[in-house]
Amino acid sequence: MALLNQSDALGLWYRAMLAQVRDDDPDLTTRQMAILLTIYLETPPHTVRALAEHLGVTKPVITRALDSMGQMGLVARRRDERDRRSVLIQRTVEGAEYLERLSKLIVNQAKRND
Amino acid sequence: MALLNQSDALGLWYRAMLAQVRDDDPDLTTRQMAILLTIYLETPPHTVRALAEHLGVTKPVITRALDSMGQMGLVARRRDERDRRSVLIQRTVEGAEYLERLSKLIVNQAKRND
DNA sequence: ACAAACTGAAACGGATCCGAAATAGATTGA
DNA sequence: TCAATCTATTTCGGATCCGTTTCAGTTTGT
Repeated sequence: MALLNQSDALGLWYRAMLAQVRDDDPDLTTRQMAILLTIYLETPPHTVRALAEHLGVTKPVITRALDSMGQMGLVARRRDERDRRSVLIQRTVEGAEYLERLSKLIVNQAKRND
Repeated sequence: MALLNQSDALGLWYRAMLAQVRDDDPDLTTRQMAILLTIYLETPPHTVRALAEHLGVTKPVITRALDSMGQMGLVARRRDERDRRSVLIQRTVEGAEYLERLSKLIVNQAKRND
């Protein structure tokens, strides 16, 4: 992608944050957002342990974020049948749509950065 | 600034969030971040009431966010001597440095979007 | 002068998040 | 087999955020 100077970057961040705050969707925390994006952008499978290490947080943080985002329908859990200790975190249609809206929002805000 | 497609936008958002989560600085909430950026990017003066309207939130949200960020040293409050009901929210060196680091982080992550 | 309007902050009850420690269940290995 | 290890989750006390309502101080307008 193209270069982005510091002033443009801050402006983009600002308008994206502002749009997030202004709309009525419940704001995800920074950690929840990072977890959600990892699940959708990194190659599966995703487990609680792997996500915790990836983000540098404890496992309960992941479990609780999955609880919250699961209730919102953004992710789903399924037991790993090959090792029933593990849980496989899966994408959902609703989660994909959420990120689709987010990326459009960022792109739209970036276009106004001139 | 240059065009940004949806995939690039999501990747940029992802890596910026990830870097935020991984470092040890306390994560600001989305609202706090929006408030902080408004204070530093929009023309002063900034009052509680004006910020609340700008973001579409209630005044106590602003007051509490200023409490938190004030304690972190990111913003400062000063009574308006011309209308002592109002409070003028001011920038701080520490807040400017915080946003300087943030913008560098975003720029660095954007550079890796290829 | 003084009631009405306006400012930001405080109080309140409820929801959510946090880290650390304890727990339940599944697997591994000697 | 069965103790040790690994998985994710739950529990606990504490901190923070939320929206609504209430409040104290200041200004405005008649």
